[in-house]
Parts: sequence; structure tokens; C-alpha cells
Amino acid sequence: MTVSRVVNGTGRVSEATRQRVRKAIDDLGYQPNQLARSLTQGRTRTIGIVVPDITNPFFPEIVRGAEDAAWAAGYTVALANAVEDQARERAALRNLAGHRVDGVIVCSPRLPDHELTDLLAAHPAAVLVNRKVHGAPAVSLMVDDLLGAHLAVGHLLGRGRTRLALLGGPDRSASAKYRREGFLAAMREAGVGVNEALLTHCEPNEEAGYEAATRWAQAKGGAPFDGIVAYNDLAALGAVRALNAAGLRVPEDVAVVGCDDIRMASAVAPSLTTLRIEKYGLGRLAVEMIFALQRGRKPADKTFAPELIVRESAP
Amino acid sequence: MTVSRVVNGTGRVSEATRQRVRKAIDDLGYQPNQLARSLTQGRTRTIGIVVPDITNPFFPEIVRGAEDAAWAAGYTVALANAVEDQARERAALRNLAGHRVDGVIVCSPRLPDHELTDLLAAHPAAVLVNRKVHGAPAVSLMVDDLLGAHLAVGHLLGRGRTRLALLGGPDRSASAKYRREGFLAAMREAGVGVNEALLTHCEPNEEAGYEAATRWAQAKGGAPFDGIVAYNDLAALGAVRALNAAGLRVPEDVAVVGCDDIRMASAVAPSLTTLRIEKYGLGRLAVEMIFALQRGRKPADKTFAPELIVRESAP
DNA sequence: TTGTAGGCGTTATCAG
DNA sequence: CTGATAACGCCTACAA
Repeated sequence: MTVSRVVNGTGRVSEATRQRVRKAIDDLGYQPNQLARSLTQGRTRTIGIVVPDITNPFFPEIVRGAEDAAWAAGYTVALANAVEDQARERAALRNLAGHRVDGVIVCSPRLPDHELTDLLAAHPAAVLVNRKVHGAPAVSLMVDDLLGAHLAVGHLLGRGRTRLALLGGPDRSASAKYRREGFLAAMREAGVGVNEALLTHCEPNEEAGYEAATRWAQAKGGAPFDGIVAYNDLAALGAVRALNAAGLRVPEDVAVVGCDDIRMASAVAPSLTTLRIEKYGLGRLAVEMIFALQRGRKPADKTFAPELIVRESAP
Repeated sequence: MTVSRVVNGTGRVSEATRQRVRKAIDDLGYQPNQLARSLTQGRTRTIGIVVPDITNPFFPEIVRGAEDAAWAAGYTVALANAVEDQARERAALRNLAGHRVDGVIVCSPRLPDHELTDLLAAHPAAVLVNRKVHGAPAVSLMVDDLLGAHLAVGHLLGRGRTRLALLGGPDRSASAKYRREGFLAAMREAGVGVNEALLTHCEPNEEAGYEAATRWAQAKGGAPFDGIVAYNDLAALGAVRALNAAGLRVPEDVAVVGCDDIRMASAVAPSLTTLRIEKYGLGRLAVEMIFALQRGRKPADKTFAPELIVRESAP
């Protein structure tokens, strides 16, 4: 008990014994066992983060923001990659619950609503990034996908591009759904027709973007499109490469708008017009919301407004 | 006890009670407490990973490789960002020890040898990436920095570039030191003189690369250099941008070689000549070595040979 | 100021 | 086949 008091700086301990304890701790290399501590206190000071894929440059910044905020409060982060896979996402959430994390941050979950609701219920606090689940015991941090889609479509239409293609995200992604809706709404509002053949789903990576754009470019009759709105920057990059490979110039023949503003977006040629999202701040806020939930408060959902960054791919 | 036996599938339990237990588990939403389990078993099935900065694209692939391997074995990963900061690296290592992780993987540690040795001693198993510490209780996974430097320098010299600059890494980084030695050795072996003013340290990011290259480019008397060997691709990218801003063309006026072959390297313009390192496999192997250490084996250190990828920045 | 008892949730071990 | 007991390392609550 006396050691416990010295280590935690709680209660009264005479200076003499305090010294003795300190010395013993040094001599023995004693490290308090956080497991035992957690077991009695009922909290682990650990926050779980689930991401679809840490090698997607969108997520490291979120994770970094979260880790910095967690660290500042003396918390540790447990990371899980869902690998864009429902089964693994489910297992990750269960696993974290077994480890009794004090809260989970789930980025872009792919699980259906009801299942997500159940899984989150096993956690003392939960924050959803890029997903809103009605009735789920979680706070949501959203990106305004509708606005984003309107910004992208509006920009392209304003530049005289009217035959627009949508390189949508994974069909189980919520943000992919919202952005698709935004895309269609913006087109409708502008009174511009949509070519169904130019709406597609794809995984959020370069390869998938390449393949999808290649299919379009190779459709007979030349390019029936002069603009692409992509789900994320990786897919956009793949599309640009595919267009170039097919002999189409970006932006002269086809303008491309990405999303996320990953670092690569400004470094590639042509540099990518994209929607910027404040990833680091989003990660920080997610952790702060976990803390708020711990204190019994239920913070309101927050929506981040994307900002259109105009670069060479769609000037 | 019976529940324990059912959950773990150990010992003999009658089919009838097994059913009853299963049902109760479902009804109650029971989740075994891993903390308690770890406390009795003396192992957490968790592996700690410390990286300097997860937003540096070099590390997510390593982390992903490690996580995949850990996951396959039923292990969880705890991530810590050292933020290129010794104090935080130290604290992270201690923190993970407090959490009784079964092993740590420390990527590119910046702490001095003796301190690292002490810190690692507190862990049941440790793998060092990009660092060899004599006498430390850890297996090292190295990149052959000497070879890498020779490849880079050899390539540039072979193309007739002789006034080479070294954009070295952080002065506390071990690989930065090895690469610097390799650079000097390669130059010496080729009988080419080195301009001391063209050797510098910099943080492993784009901004630092930009600043360093700007200083060189603005040195009076025009460009006294026609080639740059950079610590990593981020720094190389910054250098390319700086050179362009200073009115120098890459590769015509100055050729640039990076290191790591991050995805961005092939996407930027000019695309980056660089040294490829098998990051994902390295991460996987690190975890496998932790497992080997757990079984009481001490695997030999392994060195990964970088591969020169020739692209536009130094054709 | 210091120490004792009890319990957190699990498993190893031994008894029925 | 099933259950009782003790222990893992720590902290809360209550003595001394």
C-alpha cells in the first residue's frame, strides 16, 4: 500500500519512506503492472482505433492526431486494421472490447448498422468517423459529403465540363453512398444529365481507380466524359494514370477531382484538385469526444466541411 | 471454472453444460476479460510498436505488415508515435512495459545505446528495426545502408555526376550515420572529392528537405552540385521542389536520389529514383521474430538489401 | 503515517 | 465431469 501511495502520489507518506521506496523502485527496476491496475480501477487508459487500412494515407494523420491527444492525457492507443473486411472489423471490435479499452474510434466502418450498433454497445464509449448510425450509442464525426460532392461537381460544371463520371467508393462505405447522392443531386440541380454508365464503385486505392478509368476510356466511341469525381485521392491518381495510358490528357481532355488532400495530391503531376479534410484535427477531436463521453457528457455530432483545393488536374 | 473450460475449449465438459454455458454467454453478452486473463497467464497477446511518426509513409506499411502477422496469430498491436523525440520514445517504451506487452518492435529509435539497452531489458522480447545495439537484448532488422549509399552514389557517378551533395537524416538516427559513412566511402573509393559544405543533416520530411536544398541552391556562385543523395523520399521531394523554385531543373541540372520507395515516389513529377525497401515484409518478419524469441529462440539479425529503382529524377 | 482485509476476473491445481 | 481454493498485482476502505 505504501508503495502504491508513493507511485501514485496519493495519501500521506513520510519523506523518509518515500525515499526508501523510490530507491527500491530504482534498484529493482520496478514497473507498476497496468493490467492489475486496470483490473481494480475498471479502466485501462487505452483507446482503440479501427481503420480500414493504415497504408491509405488518409488514416495515418487521423491516427496521429488521436495518438497525440491520447498521449497528452496519459492514454495508450491500440490500433486495428480492418483491411476493408467486415469479418475482421467485427473481430477487431470484439477483441478491443475484450481488452476493455475505455473507448473506440471506428473510422469508415463497413459493417451494417444493426451489427455496428451491437458491437459498439459493448464499449463504454464510441466515436464513429465518417458514419452515422441511427440509434447507435456513439458520437459521429462526419465529413460533409453532400457539400463535398456539390463543390466538386459545381467546380467542374463551372468550368464547362458537363459529361461527368463518378468514381464512387466501396459499395459498403457510407461516405461513398452520401457522395453519390450529392453527386446526383448537384447534377440534377444544375439540370445536367447523368450517364449511368459513368457511375461506378471501386475500392479506395490506386489500382481500382486505374482499372475503372481504363474501362471508361476503352469504351467504344472515344471518351464520353470530360470530368471525373473520384472517391479519394488514391483512386483519382489511378484514374489519371489510366487516362494518360489511354492517350487522354489531364486536364485538357478530362478533368479529375479527388478527395482527402493527402500529401501526394500536391506532389504529383498534374497536381490534384481535391477536397481537403482536416484529418489531424479530426483525430484529436475523436479522442476528446471519448473523454467527454467518459465524463458522462454526450457531445453533439460534428460535421467537418471539406474545402475545395484547386490544382492542375481540374483548374 | 466450467465457463473457462468452455470458452477456452480445454478440459472435458459434458455436451449439456457446454450448451447451457454457451447460451448464457449469448444471453448476457459476456466478453472474457483479457486483463484478468493476462494477469494470471503472464502474457498479454499484445505487441507494442514504436515508430518515429506514423504520418511518414515509410512506417504505415511496416505497421500493416506487423499487424497482419500479429492478427493471424491472435495478437493485438499497441501503437506509439515517438514524434522523433527522445523523451517520448523513452516514455512510450516504459509505458508499453507497464502494459506488459509480450514484445516490442522499435522502428528507427533515436535513443542512445545504453538507454535503449536498459529500456529493452524491461521487455520479454524486442526487435529493433534500422538499428543495431551491441549487447542489447534484441534482434535487429537492418537495411543495408552502406550498400544503399553505394548504389546511389555509384549510379550518380556512373551518369557523370561528380559534385554530389548528401541530404543526411536526423543526426541521432543510426541509419543516417551509416548512410553518411557509405556515402563518404563510395566517394572515396571512386576517388571523387567531397565538398564538406554539401553534407548536411535534416529531419526526414519534405519541409526540411526543401530548406536544406534551398540553402545550397542560394549559395553564391550558382549550383556547386549536380546530384543529391537524400535520406528518404520525403526529403528528396522537398529538395526537388526547392530546386525547381530556385530555377534549377531536375534531373538536367541536378539529379536526385531518394530512399524508401514510398508510393509517392512513383507518382510525382519527376518521378523519384530511389532505393526500394520491402517494408511490409519487414513488418511481418519483425513480428515473427518476436514469436521466435517467445519460444526461447534467438533468431539471427537480418539485413534487407535495398534495390535501386531508376526513375526520372536521376535517370 | 503505515498496514490489513478484500476484491477486480481469470486460470492452475487439486478435490469430489 | 464439475467445483472449490488460491493466486496474479493492484487499489479501496478501513484499522492501528
